Amino acid sequence: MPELPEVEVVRSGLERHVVGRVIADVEVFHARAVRRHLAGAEHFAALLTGREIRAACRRGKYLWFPLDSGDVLLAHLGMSGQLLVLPPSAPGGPHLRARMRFADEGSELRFVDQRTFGGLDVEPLVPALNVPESVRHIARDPFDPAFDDAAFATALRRRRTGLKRALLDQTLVSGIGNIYADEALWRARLHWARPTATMTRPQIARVLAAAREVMTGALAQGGTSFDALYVDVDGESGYFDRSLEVYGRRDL
DNA sequence: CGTTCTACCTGCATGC
DNA sequence: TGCATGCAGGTAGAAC
Repeated sequence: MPELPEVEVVRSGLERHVVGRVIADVEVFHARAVRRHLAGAEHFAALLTGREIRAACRRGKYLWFPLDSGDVLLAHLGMSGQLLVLPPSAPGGPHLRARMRFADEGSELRFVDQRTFGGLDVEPLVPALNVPESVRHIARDPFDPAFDDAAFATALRRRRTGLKRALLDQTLVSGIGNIYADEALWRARLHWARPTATMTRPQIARVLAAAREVMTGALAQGGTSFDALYVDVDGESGYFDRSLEVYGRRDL
């Protein structure tokens, strides 16, 4: 499942492959893929057609691509979404949800999503915050230079919930999903149900460091993949699953 | 307000 | 074999 490292691999791949290109044509094959775009698929396509992609940005598991119109193309991969850059001649599988061709007639961008929890939309940036409307409520991730460790510790201790639940709460810290939460807890030797209010500052620092470590390791290896649901923009799976210590193991 | 629960969806694994 | 059921996961929005 795409968590921060996987999404970052996709972001950097798209930064290399689609930034600076002009969208010539957009096709939406499944309405659910643009359900966040309330004005509908045709409007979605109209806002993209003729626009140049200016950058590739990410916060947590959200991706967005600022356009020369001032809007952004927003993408969330959900559980099984992929953004693939492929030759126009490449065959499309049963889960192809949307496709964008470019004016240069080179490779095209495809959104493929088996379980349809992912989605795309076009929306404005919130001027003061410089993030899209849909990302307003998402906390900074642990690799964001502006992530505030001390403020995170304070906020975590104020919560009345279990540690793993808090790590998964994207409004507290973003980018961590089920897999990296389990790995971080294991490496920090902290129990998933530990009440956050009783966490000491050193323990919080430990679990945060563990999360950064495991995600840094995953990033270095191109992301985690278990079943080919996650692949980067060239269609290559990551190999980080060989390094996971606890996720998916019931015998611990 | 903070926290927890549920729907959303598909493919695979399991049970009968 | 075939069918039914259960599970997995991230998020938004409902419910508490």
